Amino acid sequence: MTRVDGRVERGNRTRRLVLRRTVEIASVEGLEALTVGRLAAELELSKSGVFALFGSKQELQLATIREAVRIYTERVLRPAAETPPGLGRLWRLCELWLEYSRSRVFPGGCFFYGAMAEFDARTGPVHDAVVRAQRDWSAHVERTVEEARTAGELRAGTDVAQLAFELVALLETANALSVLHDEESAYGRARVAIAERLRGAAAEGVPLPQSP
Amino acid sequence: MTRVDGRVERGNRTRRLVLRRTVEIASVEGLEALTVGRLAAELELSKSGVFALFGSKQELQLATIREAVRIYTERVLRPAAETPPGLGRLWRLCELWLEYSRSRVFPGGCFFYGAMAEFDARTGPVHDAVVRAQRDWSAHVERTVEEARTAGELRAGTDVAQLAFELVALLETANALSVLHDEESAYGRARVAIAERLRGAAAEGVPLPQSP
DNA sequence: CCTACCGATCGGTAGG
DNA sequence: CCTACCGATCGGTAGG
Repeated sequence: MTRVDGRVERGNRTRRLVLRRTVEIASVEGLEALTVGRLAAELELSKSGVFALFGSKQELQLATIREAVRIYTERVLRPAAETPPGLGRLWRLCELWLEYSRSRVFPGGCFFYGAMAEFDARTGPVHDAVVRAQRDWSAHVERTVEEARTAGELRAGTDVAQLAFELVALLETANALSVLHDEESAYGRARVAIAERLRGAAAEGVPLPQSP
Repeated sequence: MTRVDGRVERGNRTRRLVLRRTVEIASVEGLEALTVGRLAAELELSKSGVFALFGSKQELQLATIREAVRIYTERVLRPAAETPPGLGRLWRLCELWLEYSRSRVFPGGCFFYGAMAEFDARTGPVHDAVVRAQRDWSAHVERTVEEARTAGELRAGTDVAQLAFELVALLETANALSVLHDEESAYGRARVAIAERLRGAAAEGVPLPQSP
């Protein structure tokens, strides 16, 4: 059925090559800055060659978002899952996130911060994909908070969604200010605020795993 | 000296007309989406007419940022200055900010959220103008916190910059999530978190002016 | 010599 | 993946 002539494999390799570059460009200049002509020139391919791999500019943007989700999952969500559920995992998740932003896994900082701001007030499939990515991330944080509550490590009256909102706000803003002003002090502020907030929400006798 | 032939006045009026539209477009689609041809078409002017008013696309972007700063100052900073310095003014500043975002003074939400994300990782005069606007806003929040501390309404050991960072994070994220998901619950979360944070930082016996 | 525009067009590039 | 093109639009400027 499938002719093994190397063309499909070569296409997949080129596709990965293109996506490695598009997540970088999009994190710095936005998803609208992804143009087929520019990618072709930079990667020494033809415009129509790049175009054929994705079919449209919108598909290129959607594939770039999927690639960013993949990288983000591998760098933040997967390692945090190695820590047992509870306050320790929640704290680890926040630390991994700050390290993901600070180490510039994407050269323009958190990929989704830029994508959210770029497409938040528009409509269409790209907007929807960005909304889904943010919703999944918020839901993941809420689930991690809920695990800690179920494990008895948070006060009984803890508002899970409220705590998750505050953690996301501190993380996201650390990234935003750090990239904008090209300095790292915002990460320290976020870390201090998160530790303080978790300390306040922790049940009696539950210490934070690694206080800063 | 100045010939009163109405042409200068007409130019100023057209300039204000253009800027009223550019802050709207930029808040939804970004500062790069400002094109002379599009503005000319929408406002039924000639391209060269629009062009002559600003001299270059970059000047159009810079003028748009200045106009947004003017509107922001009028809507948020100026009304807050009517409340006497202290915790009351700080709380009022946060409330005015949330109302500025929620009422969509700019149709795409806070103008500077989008501009920051768009130009944070680039270089040049537009980047610099955005950095300056954010720095001015952070400095204003810090000054307002410092006033409250000086007035004896905050605990002596309060870290002014840390508190300002946390307030900015909660405000900014309320705007971001509200615009992205087109719903208002994030404003309530920010309000709850800010009230709680200010309650924790308040000196003994100092009540919050309007608890939610 | 100034301004605020006009219709037309410059060299290049966009998505397809 | 290629060359060869399209309709349109980009930022910017010409003379009047």
